[in-house]
Amino acid sequence: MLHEHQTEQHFPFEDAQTLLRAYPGIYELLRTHMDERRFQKDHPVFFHGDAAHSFWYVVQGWVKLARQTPDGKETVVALCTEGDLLSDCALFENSNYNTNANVISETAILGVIPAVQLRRILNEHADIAKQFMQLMQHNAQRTQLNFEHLQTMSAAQRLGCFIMRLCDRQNKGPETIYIPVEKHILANHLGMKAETLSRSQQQLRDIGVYINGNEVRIDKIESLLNFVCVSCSDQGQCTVEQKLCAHSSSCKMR
Amino acid sequence: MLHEHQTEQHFPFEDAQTLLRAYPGIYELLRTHMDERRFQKDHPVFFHGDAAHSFWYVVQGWVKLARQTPDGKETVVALCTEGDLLSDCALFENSNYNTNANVISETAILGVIPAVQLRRILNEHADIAKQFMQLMQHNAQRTQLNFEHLQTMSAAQRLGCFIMRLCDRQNKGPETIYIPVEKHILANHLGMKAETLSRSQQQLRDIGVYINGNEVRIDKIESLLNFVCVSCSDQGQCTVEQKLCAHSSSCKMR
DNA sequence: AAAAAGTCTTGATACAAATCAAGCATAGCA
DNA sequence: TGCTATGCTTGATTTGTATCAAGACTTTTT
Repeated sequence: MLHEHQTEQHFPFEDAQTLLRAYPGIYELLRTHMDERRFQKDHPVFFHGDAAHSFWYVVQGWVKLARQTPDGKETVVALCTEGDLLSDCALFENSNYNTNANVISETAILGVIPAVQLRRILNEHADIAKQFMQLMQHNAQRTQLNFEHLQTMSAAQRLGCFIMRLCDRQNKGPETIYIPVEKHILANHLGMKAETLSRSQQQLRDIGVYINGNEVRIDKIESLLNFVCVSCSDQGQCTVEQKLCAHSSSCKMR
Repeated sequence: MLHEHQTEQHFPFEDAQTLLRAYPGIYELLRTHMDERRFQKDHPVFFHGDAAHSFWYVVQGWVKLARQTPDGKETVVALCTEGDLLSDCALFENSNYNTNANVISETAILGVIPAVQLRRILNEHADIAKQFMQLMQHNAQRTQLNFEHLQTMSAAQRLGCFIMRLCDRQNKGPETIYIPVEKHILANHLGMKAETLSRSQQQLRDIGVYINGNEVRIDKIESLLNFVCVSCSDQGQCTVEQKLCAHSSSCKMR
């Protein structure tokens, strides 16, 4: 399934800290209370509608959160990896999971905490509860932005934005990075069909982004930034954009 | 601008309670601490990026929350009315408003609380903070669903879904209701152009929904439900769907 | 009361993405 | 080593929505 160069290394748990570093209380809570579980590809973690008895988050690997309509269409609401929380809803009594969750990397390691235990901790520690509120607010803004992108960006721009964020996650400047999920899943998440994703890749070639299978080589990060971020209302505030801009010596953006 | 029959009555403040009744702590907090302000149409309430010094919510009228991209496109993220909160972000220190907010009804009455005061209250009352968390979670789910709808529903289905929710807001069964905002704003919110909205109206005629200007007459609510909800992952759980189904004697949807 | 401006609708055309259908790799397996 | 299944890409065609342009109403202005 995955090429040799993409064989997944086991990331040490500390990597998740990179993503949760803005929320030390949550990080500490997860570190001390979680139970680690290993899953194989395609394993369902939980189902939309089930009672949310557990709070899940990703230690290593990739998980997709998706919803199904009665007429058989699927929407990939989020692609989650190290440090991402999968079930905010589990923070509340009598709630149900609001998506399906499935492992989509060869293997994944997930952290899990019984929801009742987590709720008890939150009741006792107002500071941690506050950090969760902020994190939820952050995720909500991300979803709002995805909505905007679907409405105002072209397919190629949305792909470009995803690659930028990937660049940031893999902590690289303009070098070779790898698309970690199958194309048809990524296509769905970006609101397009697999064929359109394929054609969008070719468009990105014109601005110095060469995608070959799962391999992505970026010649000029600035032209990617220019191509994508002019159509985003978060331009200037986007942390991904800022970091990549810092990497580049000749970034023309503000 | 608005026809005679749509002249806006002043809704007593209690109406907002209908929408906030699930969160009595928040309702009580708003009732006792807010300061009422009246605005005219097109008045900006706050701007995307400004420091979030105030917490706003709608007592009466309609407000649009929108974002602008550098290349000049606008996305209407939400259309808010009685009981809706406009600036969740104001709950956190050093935050900025993440959208523009503009009054879009002839007049609007907004409630406002200084952010510092609200934050102090939340620090002292964990129960109210928890209700805010739940409310934010609820709003996040709504945004996620909008994302799904944009991706999987046709223009006509999205309009149909909006009309259903409007039906619910105006607490009516299948009778005549009124579209309370301008068509081009509604079109943007539903991810389409004004012309497409106009053509979608005609499609809805085939299933017994007659839209004439701002007036909407619904012959058979069941066929609207059937037309819209088969393409929604929330089918069966959606509170709007459930209520309208209860109104109808012969609703075939479970 | 006429003119001007705004909103909504309708018609003709253009275009981006979906769909349908092959073809081409690569991986897994007999 | 070939066979088959799967994922990805490419090509031809269709479709839904955007765009461009005009016309029909309303409301506002003068």
